[in-house]
Amino acid sequence: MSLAEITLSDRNERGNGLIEATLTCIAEEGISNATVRKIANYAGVSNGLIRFYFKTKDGIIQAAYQRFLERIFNAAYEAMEEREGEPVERLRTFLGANLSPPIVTPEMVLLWANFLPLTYQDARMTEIREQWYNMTTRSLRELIREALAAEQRVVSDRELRHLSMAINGMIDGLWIEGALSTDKLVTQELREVGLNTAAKILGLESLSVERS
Amino acid sequence: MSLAEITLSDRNERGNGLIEATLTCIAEEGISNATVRKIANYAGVSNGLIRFYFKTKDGIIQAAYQRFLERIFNAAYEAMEEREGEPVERLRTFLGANLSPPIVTPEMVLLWANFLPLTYQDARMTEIREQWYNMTTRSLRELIREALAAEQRVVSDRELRHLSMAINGMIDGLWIEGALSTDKLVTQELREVGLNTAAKILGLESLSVERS
DNA sequence: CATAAAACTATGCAACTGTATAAAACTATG
DNA sequence: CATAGTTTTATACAGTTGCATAGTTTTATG
Repeated sequence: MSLAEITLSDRNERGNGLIEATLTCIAEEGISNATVRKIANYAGVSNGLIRFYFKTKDGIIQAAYQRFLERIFNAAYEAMEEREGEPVERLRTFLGANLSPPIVTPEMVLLWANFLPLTYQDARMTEIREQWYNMTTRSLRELIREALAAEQRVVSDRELRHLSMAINGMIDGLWIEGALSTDKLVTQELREVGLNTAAKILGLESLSVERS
Repeated sequence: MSLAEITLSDRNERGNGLIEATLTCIAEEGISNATVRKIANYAGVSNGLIRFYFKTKDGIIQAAYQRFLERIFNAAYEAMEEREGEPVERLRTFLGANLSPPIVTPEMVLLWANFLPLTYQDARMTEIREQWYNMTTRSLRELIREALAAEQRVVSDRELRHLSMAINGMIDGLWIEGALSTDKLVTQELREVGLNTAAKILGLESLSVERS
């Protein structure tokens, strides 16, 4: 490892810490209370240091948003990729991951809600949201197409788009409902309801979960 | 009309204006930028006047949140109530209203996202959210129960809860997806996708929409 | 019209905001 | 060890924040 890499690594480590501190601060205190001084406190450094790693406050917020969306997407995508060659299993894994921790937690939904309004005020934030939204949508559509094809079903582009919209919407809705609900039944049965409903929407009996 | 009522009405009118100004300000500039001075500007009054109608800034934010949730619920509920005695039609109307303007607009979703984090920091905001969430959930569950009963189908409490969760989640998810999407196809086909999917979930062919 | 209450404005204050900058501490290298 | 570069702190600044308060205008009533 060259020296240049070491300092780069140190630099990234501190930068990472600041980004994580930003996410924690926003989740716990809300974006309105996430000031540079509070973020610095969470990271255990003086407030001036933030400017050494990020040019502006907007900069660190954007970096934190990117990290947040990346983490959600990867959690589902990596779980899915482990299943090779079994289209229905891949879809089931992808949906299941989106309906379980660490994606389904109050912290995640809070972060999502705190960031969302910024994507209407800051062009860079809009770009970041659209980038990851497109990746998720495309992945889901492809998974559905392949799962249906595995059962010898071919659907039109229009129908595929509608199915994808419905499933995507239901996943997002259950994600929010589950994370916000104080009712433990809701969070426990979330995965079951989501998979069974997806099975009904797609007409894929093989996707659904047996009752316990 | 007695004088007491006139002054009360005037007072409410100004209070209304301030609440509306708060909602507009939050939707356009985000909760972080919704200061008492900006809100006063939107309402066309001096900043000091807000304190005459609301004890604290939290107070006017809470009042605005209440108004916001009330408006969403009423838009769907009143549309539904017009259909008497036809359970499936009532359900269809309720779902359709939740998938159309004025509920499905970027402004509404933005307001929702801006308020949500506050319900984790302010106990009163939590109460307000839970109050309206319970009303919506109960209404939807009852509508589903009656629509199924009209087709001679009786479901267990557990099954009804699951169906309600799934439909509610899908509606919320499509609501967000539709309002945030810049793709016009999405917003146009939202209602159709939502109703057809609800039909699939409930197994109620009579709920679905014919293709145009 | 007089006058008291209600509605509204103007201004001030301490605390806090993002940012700039200079000084300090630390680290690697000759 | 010296010294140049990097990382970190401390402090200062102008602008903004929620809130308080005193004063002004408007409105209702005898």
